[in-house]
Amino acid sequence: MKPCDAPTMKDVAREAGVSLGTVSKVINGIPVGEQYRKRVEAATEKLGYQVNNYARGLKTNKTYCVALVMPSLHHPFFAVLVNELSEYLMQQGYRSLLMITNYDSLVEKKCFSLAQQNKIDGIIALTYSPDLDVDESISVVTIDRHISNHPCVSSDNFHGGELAAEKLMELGCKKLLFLHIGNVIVGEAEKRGPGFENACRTAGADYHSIWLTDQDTEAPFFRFLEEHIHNGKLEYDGIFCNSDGLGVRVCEFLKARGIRIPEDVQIIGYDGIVDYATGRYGCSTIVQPIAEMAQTAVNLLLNQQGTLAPRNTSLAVHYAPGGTTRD
Amino acid sequence: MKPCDAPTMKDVAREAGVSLGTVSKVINGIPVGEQYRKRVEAATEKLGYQVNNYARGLKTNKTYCVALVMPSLHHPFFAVLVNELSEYLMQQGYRSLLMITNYDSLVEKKCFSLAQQNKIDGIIALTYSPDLDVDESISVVTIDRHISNHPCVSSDNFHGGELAAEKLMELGCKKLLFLHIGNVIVGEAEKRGPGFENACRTAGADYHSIWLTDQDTEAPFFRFLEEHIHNGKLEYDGIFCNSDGLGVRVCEFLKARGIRIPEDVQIIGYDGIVDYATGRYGCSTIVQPIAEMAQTAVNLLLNQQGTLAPRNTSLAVHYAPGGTTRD
DNA sequence: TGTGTTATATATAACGTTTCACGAAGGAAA
DNA sequence: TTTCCTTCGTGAAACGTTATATATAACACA
Repeated sequence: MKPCDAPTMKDVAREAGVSLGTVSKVINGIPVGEQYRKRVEAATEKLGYQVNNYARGLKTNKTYCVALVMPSLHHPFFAVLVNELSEYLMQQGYRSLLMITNYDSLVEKKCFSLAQQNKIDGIIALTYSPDLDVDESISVVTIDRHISNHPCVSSDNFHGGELAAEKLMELGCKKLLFLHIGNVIVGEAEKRGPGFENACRTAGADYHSIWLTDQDTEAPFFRFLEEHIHNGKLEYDGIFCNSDGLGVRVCEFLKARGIRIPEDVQIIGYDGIVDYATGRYGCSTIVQPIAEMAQTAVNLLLNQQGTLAPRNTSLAVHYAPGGTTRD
Repeated sequence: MKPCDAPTMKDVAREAGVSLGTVSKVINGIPVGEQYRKRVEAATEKLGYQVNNYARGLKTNKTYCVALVMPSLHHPFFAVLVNELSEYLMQQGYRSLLMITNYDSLVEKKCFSLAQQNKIDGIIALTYSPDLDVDESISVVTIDRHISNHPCVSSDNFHGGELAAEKLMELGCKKLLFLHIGNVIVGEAEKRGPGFENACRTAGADYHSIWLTDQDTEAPFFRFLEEHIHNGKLEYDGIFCNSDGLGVRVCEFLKARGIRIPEDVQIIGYDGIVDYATGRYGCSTIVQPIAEMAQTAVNLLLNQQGTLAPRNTSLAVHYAPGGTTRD
């Protein structure tokens, strides 16, 4: 690290032969006499002056900085989410402080405390701690999970589940299976299952659900599938997985056992993850509007005054075929 | 956004009945009389005091903040890189300011200026502007590309190319093909080709190279391949692609034309991108040590005093089979 | 007991901004 | 002219820290 002493407003003021207050006004776009403004602008240009955001933040208590607390960027959903959040924040004149928690409760808590210490203007978080509790003096918007009474943004998981069931039935599936592996904490994403089951019941369809938490491995899924293959045919002909990753793995598992996808079994996942290499979905899927979720979260955070924000905002999802269904 | 007035050092001092300086010492771990320290700690705890990093940064001119300037997080290489950078920085007590440039020169320049305005302690950047020029008063470490005289971290691209060629030959390939599509700017990654060609020449092997820039589409590659398929057989039996993504696409293209991978043609990519769903490589590949690159970049940045840092640091790569070669 | 020497807490001056009260300058109305 | 407004630049105080100089207490030694 090198020392880095930039010119200050005082230098600009001296150079331009005006007072500090005048320079401040010019910098902040407050109207000021023509000849003064010109002199200040010239001096600013000449010295290469740049505002010191630390001094400004100290004085105004406004830092134009938002902390993004995320579990990991190894998963494309999080990576794209952070990408969209950061880009949109920048467009709105905000900076983003990235904090990776690695799914660790302790780190999550540390991040929240660190964020406050940095006097950020707000936090957008996707967390895994069951007991995270952040008082309302600080602005927080969460994604997919609830923390205290802070507003939460998610896709319409319940309807996403319904959509998957309806689509499978529409495509001719008679015996449906729902596979869920996820957070021990019940968040918005855990409504996919109820949505799916609801649609099945409404239609009077034959279905079965298996729920696992991320404490478990996925082995029970595959054991179940194995047990329900008779004479090279799976007993179920439509499967809804609560993530695209799981969808792809289930697909691979069945193919390896000679079951044809989508001829024998149709599979729908959830998320809408696009493969970086092929540009395609890994499986047919319910697509979450990631960019829209990011923008909604940012807007909610930035316009949050008092306690007007709704505790929950869920955005429309849509179905997209990805080769594992017969459409 | 809500107002957020936290307790200040003055409050702690009053509560503890000591002076400001004493509180400062306790906060910064400077030895202080036992009973004083206890009183201050009690007061800190009671009021829930947290240091204001903006005030501290203003005074010390040290912000413990590093800007990460990256093109996008849609590509897993960048996403994982940012993940590792951010985690390691946090471990070292630094925060990371994420800036997404979307491969746009203008945005890249804006990010550099913004970063300085935020008085960050340094910048880690992966950029695409040909004319980016950052004076040396600010600490910068780049990845894969050179900016002015700032140190650059990359994987050993030249040797990676050699490795790919050697591996293909070792696996019995007689007629090799190298496909490159990349940056118009010549960065470290552009040494993969020369490495590959060098190994081919050394071994006296038959090879052909095609170079495209990212101004082009990949169409010429596929046209070339098409033209060299005769009677369902490709004229080449070993292909090195300068990225895993390209490797996967070439693989798909050939398979669609009835050519068997790896029986008829063997393919090696570059990067070592692990698919999030399967946990496997998309193709056989030269693996870049992303975590190590991240840590090296951070260490270089944080220990940068004067101009000791080497202009280039390249880290060892290794080959990993991924199903598109006969090993 | 007085002096010199540490040790350690306090008071104060920065750091680079913004903001606000003040006053000077320039018109307009009488 | 004089008076009163209005406009607009100036100077100083403040934001929450750290760092430096100063003051105070404590102790040892002659």
